[in-house]
Amino acid sequence: MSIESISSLFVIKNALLAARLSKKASNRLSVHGISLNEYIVMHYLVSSNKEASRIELAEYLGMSASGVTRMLLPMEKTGIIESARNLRDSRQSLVKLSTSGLRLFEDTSTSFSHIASELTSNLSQSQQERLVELFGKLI
Amino acid sequence: MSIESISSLFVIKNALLAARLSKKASNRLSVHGISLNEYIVMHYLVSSNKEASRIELAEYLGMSASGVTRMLLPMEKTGIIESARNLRDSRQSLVKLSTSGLRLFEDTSTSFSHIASELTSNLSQSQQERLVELFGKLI
DNA sequence: GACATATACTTGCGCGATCAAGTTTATATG
DNA sequence: CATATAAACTTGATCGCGCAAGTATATGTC
Repeated sequence: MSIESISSLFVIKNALLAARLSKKASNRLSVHGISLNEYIVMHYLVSSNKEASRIELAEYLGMSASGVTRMLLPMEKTGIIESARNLRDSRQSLVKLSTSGLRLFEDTSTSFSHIASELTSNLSQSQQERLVELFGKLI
Repeated sequence: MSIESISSLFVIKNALLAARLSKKASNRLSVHGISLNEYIVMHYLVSSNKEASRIELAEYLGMSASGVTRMLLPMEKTGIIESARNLRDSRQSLVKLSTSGLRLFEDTSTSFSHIASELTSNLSQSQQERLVELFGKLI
């Protein structure tokens, strides 16, 4: 066995953990008819409290622009989000949460925080805060 | 704005971080012709130093059994891994790294640890160790 | 003001992964 | 021992997402 770098181990464990947590969170969210990424988009729109461009969402989610386009399509069809033009830059198509989208988010949030606290029950509050803080240095 | 649970934030940030890191790591690994998950499988087989069943790999990777089947197929075709029967349980098809697979892993590892240390350069050694330790409590 | 380059998407194609269903082998129960 | 149930895969259909290429608009340069 060779010596292994801690950073390699970190990247691997982070990927494995995310795969597990995301899957379980997705399962819980599926009863509300939304995916984890859709939930994260709603969360972002609520938290930032502004309209977001598709590129902004793509960077935030760490996915491609085309992925965002395809993801938002059904969300707009079902009325969760609404699109608006940016008058300053007509290339952009801004996204905002509709009122029914906000209601859906609030309903879903309680489900989500339940599953999230189940999934992280092996960590103390302060350990979780520390993790989120360190994640911030990498994002 | 409502009060948000730290565990929700943790699950979201973890997913976002993994999306970013995985994508960058995948890009680097693609020059060796392998995906991140393939690298993780090789890493697992080397670290555990034993043959693994497909179910075991699926649980470790946090993916479905069918996903593992499909993922291993080309790896076996190109000779990275070999399959062996489990004599105690003939339902199982055990996976082990071939010698050329081991060589590929060693080559790839240096690439991987380089990109990993780039990606985590904002964290100290001990912070990374702490993170890996806390990840262990959740996996 | 014209032209080149960059940005913000959108669309076609392909890959990787999931789910549901099917097959084979193991295990538990009467 | 027979039957039922579970476990370990495999396969078909499908979906989400990325990449490459195309379009429309903005910006920078001569």
